Amino acid sequence: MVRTRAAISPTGYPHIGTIYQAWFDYAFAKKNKGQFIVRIEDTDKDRTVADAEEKVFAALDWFNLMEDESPRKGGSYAPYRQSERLEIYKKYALELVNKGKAYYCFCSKERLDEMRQKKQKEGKVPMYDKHCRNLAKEEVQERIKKESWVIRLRVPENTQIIMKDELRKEIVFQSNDVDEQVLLKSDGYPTYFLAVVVDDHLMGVTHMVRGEEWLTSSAKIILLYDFLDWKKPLFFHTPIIRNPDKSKFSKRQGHTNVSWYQEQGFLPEVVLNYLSLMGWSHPKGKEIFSREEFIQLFDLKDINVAAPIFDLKKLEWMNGMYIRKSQKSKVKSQIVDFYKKQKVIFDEVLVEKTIPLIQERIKKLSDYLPMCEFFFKPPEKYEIDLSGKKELFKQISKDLEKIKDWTVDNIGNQLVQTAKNSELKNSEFFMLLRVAITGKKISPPLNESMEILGKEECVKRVKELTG
RNA sequence: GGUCCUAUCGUCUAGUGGUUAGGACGGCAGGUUCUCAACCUGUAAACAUCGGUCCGAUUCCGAUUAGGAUCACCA
Repeated sequence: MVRTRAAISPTGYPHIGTIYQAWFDYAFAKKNKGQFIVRIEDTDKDRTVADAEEKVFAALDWFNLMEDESPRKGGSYAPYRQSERLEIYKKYALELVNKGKAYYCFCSKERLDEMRQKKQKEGKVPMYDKHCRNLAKEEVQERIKKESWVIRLRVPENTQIIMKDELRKEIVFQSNDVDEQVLLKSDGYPTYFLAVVVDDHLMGVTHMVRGEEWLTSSAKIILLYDFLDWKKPLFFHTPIIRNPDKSKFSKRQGHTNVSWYQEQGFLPEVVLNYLSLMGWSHPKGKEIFSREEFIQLFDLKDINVAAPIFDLKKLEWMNGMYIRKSQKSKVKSQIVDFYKKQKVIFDEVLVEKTIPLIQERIKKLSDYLPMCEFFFKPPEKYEIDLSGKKELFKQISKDLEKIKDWTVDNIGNQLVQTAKNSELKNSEFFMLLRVAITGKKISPPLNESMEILGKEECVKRVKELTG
């Protein structure tokens, strides 16, 4: 039975990298008819943000990554929020102490800071100096009663720690390079390392999928599994998404907040499709595929570990592609819903009429309004100065009024006539009229737009410019 | 700086011990066209370097270089 989990720390807005991770976890679990768990890693009281958890789930819902077990859904391994599992971590921390695999440490923050600074100056790695490693049992018993303490991992000396990452060769760490990490903090909360190992084990996680940023610290994880005598899950360290300058994906250079993609009008299935291509490729080279197809084909083992750069241009292309290939009715409701969230309410019938004109012109849902605003209200300004063209517009309005049956063809035929008589080049003529009707030099096809606007409105807009 | 990871067009990638190294985005040039798109055609663009192994390496191994990650009582 495959069980994967997304370990999410509620410290801010939902991050696109979290979704990237979760997508692989989710897809792999589903492909194997297993379970996908969402666990909330809120072991840092200072950094935990009140509504972050809620937002994370809202983001997962937007992408339709429904978990099988989580704080909100429950499950047989509850609780799924680490802050509610403190007793469990403490139990194992003490077990480690009893086994001699961890020890109490009483060092103050000041001492540690000083010690680290000194080491830094000497050009050494600022690891813990093992000051409390070998205190006598009696002394420890005395001090834990009246002093503040933490529990640290006791790292064996002069050995190798080997991590088998399923996507790489064996990774060998020298134990002497591994810091004696704090496992249980003085406030009784565990640190990540203890919590993740305990939970993954207790929750039956079979495939530990996490970002490559964890790779360097994985010796601690290995040690913990060995000390606790637990069977290890399979480890997969997935590539980190990068900025164009190749640094870790950040809001400085990219858009890391899921809400940005929502606000721009990217479709969730497109974002997922795009993310699938970061480190994975379709066996037949397809780039556009459904989530079902991905789930069926995806295997964690096929992930390419070289860190990819996030290419917004390609995402935009893909989003446009999806919109073009969608049913018109679907595009309509997506647009209506998208703007409803921004409190912009459209006449749905009118929106529906405009879809054929803009479906292959918009890349994101947010492109709709700038392109189509003129359907809903007359232009407030014109991108070309039309003040010297009064005679022309007089003629046009006269000719438009002659049209009995207001259809694209009739409008087109009449305008070609009018253009001819005007002695302007076709392109010039239509550009002037386009700006008169839409206010802009770039617009959906003019005749079709005019048909939708209706005779009365078009004549009115042209007449505006004659006086 | 220590440790660890990585290395095919600008970007995402496919691929093989012998290939004209393929596709996609983006770019450029055309076509279509009342604008912009869309669509079609064409085009430029890559195996980091140096050593091995081998009849033969982009492919296997090593080193170098470059990039990245990480070094907390944060995750």
